[in-house]
Amino acid sequence: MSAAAGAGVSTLRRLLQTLPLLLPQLKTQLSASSIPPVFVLNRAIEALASHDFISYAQQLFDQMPERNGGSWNALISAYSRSNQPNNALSVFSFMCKEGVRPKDVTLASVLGCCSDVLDLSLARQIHALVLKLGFSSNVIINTSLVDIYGKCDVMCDAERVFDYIPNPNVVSWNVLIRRYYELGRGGDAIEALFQMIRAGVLPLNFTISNSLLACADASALLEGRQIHGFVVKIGYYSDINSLVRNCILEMYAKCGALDEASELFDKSERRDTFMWTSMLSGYVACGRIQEAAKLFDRMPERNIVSWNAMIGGYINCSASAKALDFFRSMKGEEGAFDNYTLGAVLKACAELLDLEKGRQVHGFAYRHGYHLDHYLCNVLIGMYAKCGHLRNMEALFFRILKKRDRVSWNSVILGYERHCRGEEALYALREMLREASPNESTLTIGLSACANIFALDHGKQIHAYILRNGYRIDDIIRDALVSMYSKCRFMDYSIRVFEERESRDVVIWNSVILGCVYNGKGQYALELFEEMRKREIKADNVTFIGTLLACICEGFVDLGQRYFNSMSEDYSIMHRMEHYECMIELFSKHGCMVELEEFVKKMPLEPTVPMWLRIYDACREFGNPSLGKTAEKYINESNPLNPS
DNA sequence: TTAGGGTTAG
Repeated sequence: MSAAAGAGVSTLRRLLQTLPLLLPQLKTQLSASSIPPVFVLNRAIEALASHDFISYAQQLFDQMPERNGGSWNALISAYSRSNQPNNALSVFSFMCKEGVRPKDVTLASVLGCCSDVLDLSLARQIHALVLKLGFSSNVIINTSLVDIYGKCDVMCDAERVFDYIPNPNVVSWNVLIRRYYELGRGGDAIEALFQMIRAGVLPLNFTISNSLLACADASALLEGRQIHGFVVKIGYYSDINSLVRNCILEMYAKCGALDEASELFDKSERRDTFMWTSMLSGYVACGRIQEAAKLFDRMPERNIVSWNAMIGGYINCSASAKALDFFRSMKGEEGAFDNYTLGAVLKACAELLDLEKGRQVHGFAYRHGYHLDHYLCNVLIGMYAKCGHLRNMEALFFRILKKRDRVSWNSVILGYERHCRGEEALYALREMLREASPNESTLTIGLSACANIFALDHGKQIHAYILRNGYRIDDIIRDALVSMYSKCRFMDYSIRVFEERESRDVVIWNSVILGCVYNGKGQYALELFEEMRKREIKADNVTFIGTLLACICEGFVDLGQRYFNSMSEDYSIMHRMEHYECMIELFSKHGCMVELEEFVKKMPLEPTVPMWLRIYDACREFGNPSLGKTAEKYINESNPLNPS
C-alpha cells in the first residue's frame, strides 16, 4: 500500500468511527477493525446522504480503497436525492471516463437529473446508451425518458418512447398525462386517462388530479363530470389529503360551472387553503369580484396566492386603484409577497397609466431581488410599453435578449403601436418572426399599427399570414382587419371581411359603420345601422356617433335629430360631448339656424369653445346675428387677449 | 446486495 493510500485509509477509519453514531444499523459491520466490504460502504454512502451528510458521503467515496459500480451509483443517487443534479451528472461523467459500465438503475437516476436541469442533449446521449446497453424495455427508464422529453417540449419523442413501453405502469401514464397538461394539450391528457382506464391500469390520485387540471384548462366540463363520476365510483372522493376533491372543485370553477363548484364547497366538511383559494379564483375568473371578496373575508387562513387572486381580480374588473389598496393591506397583514404579487401590482400601474408608481414598484422589485425574474421582466416591459416609457421598455427588452419570448415581443410591439411608432412596431413584428411565433394578439396589434400609418401593403401581408397559417379569425382579429382596411381607404375589402361571417359584436359593427362614414359611404352606414336594429344587436354610444356622422355627410338633418332623441328614449344611452358636437355640426353645416339656436338653448351643458367657434362660423355663413353675438361673447371671454 | 421514474391554488 502506498503512503497516500495509507493516509487515505486512516482518514477513512476516522470517518467510519463517527458513522455508528449516525447510522446504528451499520454498527456491527463498522465496528470490526478491518475495512468493511465494498457493499457495506456503498450502503453507508446512501445512508449518509439520506441523513443530509452528502459531503461525508463524498469523503467516504473518495477514501474507499476499493470501489465497484455500486459505489458510483450510490454517490450519484446520493447527489440526486440531495437535490444536486449537476454534481450527480458530473460524477456520472467521471464514472464513464473510468470505464465503469452503468446499470439500468444508474441510468434511471441520471435521467432524473437530466430532467431536473432540462439537459435535452445529454438525455438524448443517455437514451442512445440505454439502447446500446439493452435496457430499451425497462419501464422505469422509459418513463424517465417520457418525462424529460415532455419537459423539454419534444412531445413527439415522448410519445414515441411511450408507445414502445411493453406494459406502461401507473407512473408511465401519470407522466404522459402530466406532460400533455403542462404543454396545454388538455384534450390529449384526458384521452390518455381514458385509454389508461381502458388498459386496466387504475389511476393514482395524482393522475386523476392532473387529468382534472387538464379538463379545467381545456374547458372540458363534460369529461370533467365523467371523471368526477369515476372518482366517486372508485372511492377516491374521500381521499385523506383532499387533493382529488380540490381538483374537482377547481375543474368546475375553471369551466365556469360555479354553481356546481360552490355546492361542492358548501358541502365539504374539510376545507383546506387550496379549496378556499380555488373557489376564490373561480369567482375571480368569472368576474364575480363581490362574491370573491365575501369569500376572502371569510377565509380562516390566507396566503400569498389568495391575496394575489384578489389583486388580480380587481385589476381584471378595472378597479386598479382598489388592487393597489389591497397590495398595501397585504404587505401589512400577510407580510409577504412574491413575483406574481409584484406582477399584478405592475399591471394595475399600467392600467392606470401611472408611470411614477410603476417605476417605484420596479425599484421595489429590484431591491427585493426580483429584477432577474423572467415573468416579472415581461410584466415590467409591458408596464413601460403601456405607460409610454419606450426607452426603459427597450432597455429591459435588450437585457433579456436570450430569454425573450412571445409575451416580451407582444409588449414591445404594443408599446410602439400605442405610442404612434407604427413603423417600429412593424419592424419589431418582422424581427419577432425570426425567433417566436406570433399569436392572435400579436397580429391584432400589427394590424392596428398598419391602420395608424396607412400601411395597406403590410396590412395585406398580415392578413395573408393569418390565412396561410390557419389562425382562427375571431371577433377581435376581424375587427382589426375591418378597421385596417377602412382606415387605409380600402372600403370594399373592409366590407368583404365584415360580411365573411355574421357577428353580433357591436364593436365590429361600429368599425364598419365609422369606416363607411370616413370613406364617404354615409348612406351605406345608415343601412347597416338599420340592419343592426333588425337583428336586435344593441347599439352603443359609438354606433350613434357613426350614425350622426353619416347624417352629417348625407345632409339628413331630420333623421339625425331622430337618432339623437332615440338614443336616450329607446336605448337609454347618455348623450356625450361627441354627440352634441355632431348635432352642432349637423345643423351648422346644413344651415339649419333655427334648429341650431333651439338646440344650443336646450343643451344641459355649456358648449365648449370649439363648439362656439363652429356656431359662430355658421352664423356668419347663414346669418343669425343674435346667436352669432352670443357665440362671440363666449369666445372672447375664453380668450380675452385675442378677441374675435 | 448498483432499488431507479411521477406530485393540487395565481
